[in-house]
Amino acid sequence: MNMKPAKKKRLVSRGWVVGSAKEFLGLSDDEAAFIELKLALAHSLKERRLKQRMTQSQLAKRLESSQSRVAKVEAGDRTVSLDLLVRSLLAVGMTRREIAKVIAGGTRTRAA
Amino acid sequence: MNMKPAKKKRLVSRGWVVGSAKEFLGLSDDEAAFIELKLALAHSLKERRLKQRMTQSQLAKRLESSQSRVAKVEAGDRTVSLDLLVRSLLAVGMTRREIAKVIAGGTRTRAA
DNA sequence: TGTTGGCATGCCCGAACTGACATATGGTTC
DNA sequence: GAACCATATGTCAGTTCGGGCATGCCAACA
Repeated sequence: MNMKPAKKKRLVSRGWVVGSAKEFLGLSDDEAAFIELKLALAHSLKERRLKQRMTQSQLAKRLESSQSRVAKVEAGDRTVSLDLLVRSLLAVGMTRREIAKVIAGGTRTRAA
Repeated sequence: MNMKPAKKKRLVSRGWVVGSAKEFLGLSDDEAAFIELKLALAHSLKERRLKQRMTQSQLAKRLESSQSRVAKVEAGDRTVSLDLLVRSLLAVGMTRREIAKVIAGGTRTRAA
C-alpha cells in the first residue's frame, strides 16, 4: 500500500467502526473512502465464506495461501492488499457483478 | 500480488486484448477474471484522467507518486497493485459507485 | 479434564511493489 | 532543427506484502 503520511492510519484499519474512520483521524476523503472500501469487502468475504460453509483453511488452500493470512484478510489487517482481498472474493465464488455491488454499497453506515 | 504459478502470465497483463487473456494461456477462471478486472480499471483511469484534462504528473502529485508510475498504472503494468490502481481512480474523482460500475461492466468483450 | 476444530495473532524473511531517476519516444511550436 | 511537453520504459534501493509456522484463545463434546 505505502501511503506516505502513514502515521496514524495504521491504527484505524484494524480498529473498525465501519461508517467513520476519517472522523477521528486526519484522513483525506480519498484515504477514508479507500479503507472503508476495503473493510466493506473484507466483511462481505467472511459473510460469503460462511454462507458456503467453508473454513478459512479450505479457502486458504484454494488461494494457495495459509489459514492465518485468510484470517487477516477477513479482519481487514493493514498488511493485506486489495489484490489478495479481491482474489479471495473470486475464490469464494463471487462474480464481478457481485463484487461491484459491495463496492457500490458505498456510503452506507451500518448493516443492521 | 504474488500469484504462485506466476509463469507466463507475466506476458499477458501487458499484451492486452481485453476480452481474452486466458484463451491462449493456461489461466484459471479466477486468475483471468482478476487480470481482466485490472485492465478494465486501468483503462477507465486513463479515460477519466483525460476527461479531467489532467496530466500524469499532476495525478502523480496527488497520489504522492511519480509520473512514471502513473504511466505504468494506466498501461496495466504487472508491477502495479490493485491498491494503487483503485487509489488512482479515487484520485481522479471517481466515486465508489462509478468504480463499481466499471467492475460490473464485466464479461463484455469489446468496446465498439 | 483432555482433545479436537476453527479462528486470531505475532513473527520471519523471501517475494512483490513503490517512488524516483534517467532516458527514450512522439507531438507541437517557433 | 531546437526547445518543450506529455508520456513510455528500464532500473534499482527501500518498503510493504506474502506464505507459513508457532502459538494462543475459545467453544463443543465425550
